Amino acid sequence: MASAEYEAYYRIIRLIPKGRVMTYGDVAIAADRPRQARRVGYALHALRQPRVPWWRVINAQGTISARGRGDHGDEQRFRLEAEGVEFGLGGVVDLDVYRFRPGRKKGARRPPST
DNA sequence: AGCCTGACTCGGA
DNA sequence: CTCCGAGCCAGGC
Repeated sequence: MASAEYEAYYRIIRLIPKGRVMTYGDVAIAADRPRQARRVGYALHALRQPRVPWWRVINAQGTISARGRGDHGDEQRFRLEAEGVEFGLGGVVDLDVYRFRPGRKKGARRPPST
């Protein structure tokens, strides 16, 4: 397996509830590895465990990061929309609404229903 | 050992 | 809004 470091990131990602998202930087911080956002992306790049909801991890801009090689971005967006996450123009997610913060009862406001 | 790369982020121009 | 530079650090060659 990649390493205990990657496991730490996966562990955090598995805590993200359905219909919520976390940024790479947030995952890094939650995994006690501040400023390791890039490692998080790399860990997901090498991800082989299907139990990790990788699609709930997006970048700090609220958009889906492209992989450079045949982007599965469409699948990621589809999965998130299926969980109730709304995308604005340009495929931007409102982080103030959907961002999940471990250890916090409610890190987000109520999702829009209109 | 060194050099380059990357599902990132932030601040400044 | 866009573009640019720097910080970060494990992995591959």
